[in-house]
Amino acid sequence: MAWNKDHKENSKKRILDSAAKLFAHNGFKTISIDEVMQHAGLTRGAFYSHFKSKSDLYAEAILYGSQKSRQQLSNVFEVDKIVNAYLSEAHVEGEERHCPLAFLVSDINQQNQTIRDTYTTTFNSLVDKMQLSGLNREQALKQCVLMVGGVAISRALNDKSLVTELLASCKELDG
Amino acid sequence: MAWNKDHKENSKKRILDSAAKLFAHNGFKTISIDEVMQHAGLTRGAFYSHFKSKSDLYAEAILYGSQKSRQQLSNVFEVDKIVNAYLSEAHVEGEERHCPLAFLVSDINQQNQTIRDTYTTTFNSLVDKMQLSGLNREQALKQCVLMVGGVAISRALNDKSLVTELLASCKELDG
DNA sequence: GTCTATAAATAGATAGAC
DNA sequence: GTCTATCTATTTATAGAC
Repeated sequence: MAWNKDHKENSKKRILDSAAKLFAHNGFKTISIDEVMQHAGLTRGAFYSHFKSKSDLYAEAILYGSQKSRQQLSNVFEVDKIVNAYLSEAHVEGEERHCPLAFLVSDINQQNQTIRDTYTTTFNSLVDKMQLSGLNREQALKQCVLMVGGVAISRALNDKSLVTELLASCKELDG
Repeated sequence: MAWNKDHKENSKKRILDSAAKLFAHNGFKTISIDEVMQHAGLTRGAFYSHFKSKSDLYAEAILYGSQKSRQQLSNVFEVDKIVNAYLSEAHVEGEERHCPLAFLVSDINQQNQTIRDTYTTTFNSLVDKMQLSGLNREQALKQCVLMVGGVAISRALNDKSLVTELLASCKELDG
């Protein structure tokens, strides 16, 4: 009795684990249902016993991933510890930690070396421009992240007044 | 003589214009060659006279888009004017301005309402956590953009020492 | 250089056996 | 619930006419 239920729950959890990681790293379009199921150790056909569509899986995977990501910070309450945990090279690599907030905003990292080079060069140009305008190196880097990240995140948000507030905050470098 | 050359150059420019905008808004995988060509007023078959593959187009489109985006700021040298121009609602909408740096980092904005809701809620949770940890509203918003944007941008960058420097800068809220 | 037609591969979704 | 087989649609890329 319980075995069948546990078995199904276990399969669904494995699918969600795989999907959360694969989507976070590679995006919705890049990852196929087949890839998710293979990563979870199952086959295509079994998918539709758990989810009604790929979009359905995506929605559940984000929720699942963000809850899991939040749990990793649930016992941390100090600002600098949160910030340090989040802004770590390990998080950039994304093996054990892969917050959907930061990962579900990437297209470049899926591309080849040439394209990544172009992106890096372009980003450096913006940093240079900010330094030439009077900011020191650290200020320039931070302001570029506030600009690029601010616009990218705003585009993903659903709340217009939050976007307005967010953009305003990103304009103030001090404080 | 010159007509043929101009004609080809003109077509290629139209393709690049279309591609820069469509890729920036929707990502590499979402946009098909057919969509780019239709947007440029041409058909599929004509594509391969200008580019050898979709990836080739993508690389050129980023370069083209970033140069164009930089030109829009070429006469502006004051920090606050640059920041204001960049962090505008118009840039978030992305009609006339669409910096590849900020747009080529998006997956969520292509998804449906439910998924955007989930993303917004998740982002708000992170902001709340930062406020509960002692930051005021503006500081919390800014720090969240530095975290989420910092990790997302780092993943796109090709330069390891730049990533280290970038992450360190994003940890310092003041300055 | 641009067009139409088509080849070849990939992916979302369904059907039916176990 | 999970599997294999299959349908259908989309998409990258090529071939050949104009």
